Amino acid sequence: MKRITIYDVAKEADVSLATVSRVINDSNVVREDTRIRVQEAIEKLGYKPNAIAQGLALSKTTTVSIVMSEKMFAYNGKILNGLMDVAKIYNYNIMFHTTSKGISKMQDVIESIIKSRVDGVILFNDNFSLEEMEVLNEYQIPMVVVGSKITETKIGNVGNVYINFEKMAYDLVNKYFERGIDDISLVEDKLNLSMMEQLKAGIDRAYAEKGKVFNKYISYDDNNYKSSFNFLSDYYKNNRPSKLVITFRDSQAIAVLNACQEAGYSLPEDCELVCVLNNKYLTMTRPNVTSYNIPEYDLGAVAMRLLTKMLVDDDSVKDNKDIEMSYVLMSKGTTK
Amino acid sequence: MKRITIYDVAKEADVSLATVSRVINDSNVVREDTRIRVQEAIEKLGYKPNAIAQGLALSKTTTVSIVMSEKMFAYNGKILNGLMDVAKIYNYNIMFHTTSKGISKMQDVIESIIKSRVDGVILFNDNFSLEEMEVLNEYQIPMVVVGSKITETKIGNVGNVYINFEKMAYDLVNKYFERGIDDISLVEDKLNLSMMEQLKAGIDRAYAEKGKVFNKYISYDDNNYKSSFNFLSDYYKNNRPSKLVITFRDSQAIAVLNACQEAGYSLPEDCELVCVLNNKYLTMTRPNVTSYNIPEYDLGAVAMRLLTKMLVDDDSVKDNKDIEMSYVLMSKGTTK
DNA sequence: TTGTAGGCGTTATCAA
DNA sequence: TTGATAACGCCTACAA
Repeated sequence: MKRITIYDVAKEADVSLATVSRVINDSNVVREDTRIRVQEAIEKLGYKPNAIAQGLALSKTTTVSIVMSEKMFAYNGKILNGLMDVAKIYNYNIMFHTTSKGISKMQDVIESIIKSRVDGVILFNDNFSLEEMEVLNEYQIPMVVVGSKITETKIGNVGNVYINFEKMAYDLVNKYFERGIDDISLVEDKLNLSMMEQLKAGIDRAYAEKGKVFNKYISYDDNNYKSSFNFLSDYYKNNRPSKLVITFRDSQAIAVLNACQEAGYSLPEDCELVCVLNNKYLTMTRPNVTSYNIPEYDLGAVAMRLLTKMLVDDDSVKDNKDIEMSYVLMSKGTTK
Repeated sequence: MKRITIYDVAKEADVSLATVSRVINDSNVVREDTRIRVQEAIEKLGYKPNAIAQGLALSKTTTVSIVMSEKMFAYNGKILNGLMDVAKIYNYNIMFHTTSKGISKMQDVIESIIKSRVDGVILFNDNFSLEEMEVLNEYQIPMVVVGSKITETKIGNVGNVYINFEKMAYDLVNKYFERGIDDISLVEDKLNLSMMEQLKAGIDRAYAEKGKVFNKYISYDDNNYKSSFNFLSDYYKNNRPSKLVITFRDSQAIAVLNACQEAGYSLPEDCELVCVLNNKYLTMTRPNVTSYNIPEYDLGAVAMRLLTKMLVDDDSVKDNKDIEMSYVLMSKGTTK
């Protein structure tokens, strides 16, 4: 079965291909009865415009790339939902790229992005280097980084939709200072090192302002639940938990919870626990884990919206490509 | 900055564009010194072949579409990893489509898949109808369905990589029959209705063979953890739990666990619990929840591998497009 | 309002 | 071994 092209439709409707093109693209210069004739021909033949040919002709693919690390799938689901929904609304297709240690390096991904001639790119934090952004920039591909704040850069067409983790940590620590508590520890998450850095910076700043120094950054090898639990389980047999423990991901929070309880401490009496990233699993524990309500879906939605604006070169975003999203601390069972 | 084309490279290397095309595509008819000259020109200009133009010329995009429902994203992470890794190995790009109730219906997704001229499609179960597969088939787009077994169909180019949930349930129930236990209930998962159907079919068959009838299919509105827990919490206040409860997803298993314990029952003594889908959260509960070790990554990897074979029309898969994957029951704390 | 023709960047077929 | 040249399917001036 031969693939139907615009020529076939033109012949069927007895018009030129230009006219068919016009009705496809909703040009308003075409007379009503010929439009109908063309529409009928399209129906009859089951014609679908070839997006590839359109892309070539227009030098525009209406496609944007999303690149994220394989390991982060499970955690970025909501953000992705936001990205996808908004992309759909603006009729963009999505090319999806993942990076993983062995099989696909960021460098290859960039290569295929450039070849694909996508109109724009969404990057997740902790997944790329400045160098790679510069390459994309050389090829004039607009991009927006979603997640945390990127460090100052002179690269041109870059947007950033983020949570201010530095401030988040700073404020949280100060709240505990006010209650007279300064025995605080932060559990490292190796999957989100740039976020960790920002959290730590916020804590450091808060401590520094009180003339103190923060030194309970808990770091250990590997980073799944099991290794976290094993490490912490040991740890809390020899060290009593801090008055406040801050973790980034759910599995770490649950590891702290289980390890503490196993070591005979009870939450929140002996130890309060705050997890940065919120998800449903934190409501399945007992007690439920206090966490931040981060607008993940909106992070994605806003990022994609920003990108679409950048793609039409909307002047309204010219100097407004940094968007900080808000969040709310949700007190649950592991804090007083 | 003008985009570099094959012409620019040809001029720079002082050859014709045909020759450039040859070195790009590793044709072995080009003399070594001119190949080097061309390579240098490519380097110097930073030329990257335009995949869109290639797609047009070859009527082949080296791109496959993956379509899954937004809600299932979190659960299909591993499968997606498998899909992405293998796609990467065979140099396929991925177009990613999600379906959701409001914003993007399957019908629109199909439409954009056809327009995109992707070479093949991966479909997840419980996300499409036979009708939509027929449309893809009309446009001669090979597809493979991953997840559970699809019902018999005469549609041509369709592969299927699946878990045999019917058999899984049948075997499990029989195992309990052998222990003299026939008080079994199955908790419905509205997100995976076709899987539920198959599980139920397996249970029904086992019961029928014993001349009994299965009637503890627990169904309730909505399907997040909270609604599950609330429903079950009530339920177990008025009904004692079955000797064996089977759930599909983690959050339902945890809901059963928490609800039972809250109602004063203890697992596995009063009630055994088996969750079909395994994930890390089932090892964070106490006791850990018994579940099946399903080769999710392999499901994805095998599915994508099958699709790539179908795309080159490999005769080796002509009559071998149904692949059943195995699984293992992992006894943990909620079974004896 | 409609049609003609050139261009988008490659690949592939033929000649040379 | 290399170079013209015609597709690939569509869009868009420009002309009619």
